[in-house]
Amino acid sequence: MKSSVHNDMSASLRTPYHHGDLRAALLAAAEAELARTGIEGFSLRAVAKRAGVSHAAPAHHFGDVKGLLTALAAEGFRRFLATQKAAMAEAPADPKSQLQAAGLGYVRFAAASPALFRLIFSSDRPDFDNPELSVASSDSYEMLRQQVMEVTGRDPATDPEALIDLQGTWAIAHGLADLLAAGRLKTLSALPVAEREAQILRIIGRAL
Amino acid sequence: MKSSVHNDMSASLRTPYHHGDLRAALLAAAEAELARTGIEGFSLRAVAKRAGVSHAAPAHHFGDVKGLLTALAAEGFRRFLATQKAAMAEAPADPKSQLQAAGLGYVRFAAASPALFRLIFSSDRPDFDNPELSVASSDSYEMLRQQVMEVTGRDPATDPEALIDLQGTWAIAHGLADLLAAGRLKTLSALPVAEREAQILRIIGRAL
DNA sequence: TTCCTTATGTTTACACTGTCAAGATAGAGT
DNA sequence: ACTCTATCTTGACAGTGTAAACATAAGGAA
Repeated sequence: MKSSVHNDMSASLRTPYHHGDLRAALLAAAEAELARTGIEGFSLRAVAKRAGVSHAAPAHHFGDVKGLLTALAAEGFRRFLATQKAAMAEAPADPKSQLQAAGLGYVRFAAASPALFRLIFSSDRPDFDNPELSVASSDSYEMLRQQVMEVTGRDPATDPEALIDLQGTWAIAHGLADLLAAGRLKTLSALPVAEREAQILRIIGRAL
Repeated sequence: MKSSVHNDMSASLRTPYHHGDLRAALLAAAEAELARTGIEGFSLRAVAKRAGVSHAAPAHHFGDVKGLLTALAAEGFRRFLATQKAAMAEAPADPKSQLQAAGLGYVRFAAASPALFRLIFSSDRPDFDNPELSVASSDSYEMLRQQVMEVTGRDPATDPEALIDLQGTWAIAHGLADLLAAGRLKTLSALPVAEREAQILRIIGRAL
């Protein structure tokens, strides 16, 4: 439930003492700062400055910087999953094509938002025991498990052979994604979009 | 102005003003600190303290923290390559087995030294334009290229099909390594060494 | 309304960080 | 013996995250 944002009678003149929806504004500012500086140059004070509030304001909404990055990581995971589903919607309906498309979405997300990708996969600053983040993370894994189950007809949770299938497809998609985010595949990232994605699909297809 | 109180009667007990081989000691201390705190908690002053020198001493050998991490990354890359070659020495001599063994070494290194692995592959703090680091990095890529060439009979540098082979094998090894370093494959990392490595080889084998 | 309680932001302070400049010390040549 | 240079320390500075005290506004109860 959203607290009714008072009214904006004099809001146009001066910046009001109370922001209205600072939590969302801070998350947006944090994402922008993350994209600008990367996870290793991330600064809480810079986020506050970008949002136009004092440097201590974020503490009331997120506790500390870990809390802010945890919330951002949860949002990142949800968007990560959405990107995969968007790619799946473009692909044929058969399980194998769907799994390949999910991999393409995986890589797309990493290429489009490398800093956010690193935050959710290669950083220990978020608190991955946090319920919201944990759920968002598990949702992604769960979709992968479902997809592998539909392709192989076995459940990776119980069948060791299917688990290897899962880890193999995960590894190749994640490897491509991480190497692209790190800028280590220049011969691939330099290609025009259509050719690049065709090549990504071919690489992913090898492991299936 | 301080009166110089040069008192060497306790010279044997006290640490000498000049270290002797501080550069190497700082690199060792940096690696230990990196393993302790991770790249995101890395502190230059903590490194200096661990080496028993003042906080400004590292500047004379590495310039700034980026210089220290660059030198450490170069050393990391050389050790990374050495780990791969050690794994290859245990394996059969045929090209395919050798390539698989190199992948196993790739993953072994990431599991044994996750922080160092992240420094060389998922950090932008080292200066990858630095000649020493650039050479160490290229050496690793070059061995991969050679191996793929021996397996496929084509040069990835000129043949697009072989390039896909290279990127596919790289991606699956790197994906496994990075996911293990991030602790996302607990069902795999929880296994005893022999079974774990057997499974890793099977996963890598899928992509060949 | 009026008063009180709570939530939301600001200010100030502190310990810690990386970097710089200036001084202290030792080793290496000449 | 003497200077020159590399090495190391000390002190200072701006920037960081966090905590405490304070200021302001919103919501509820009388």
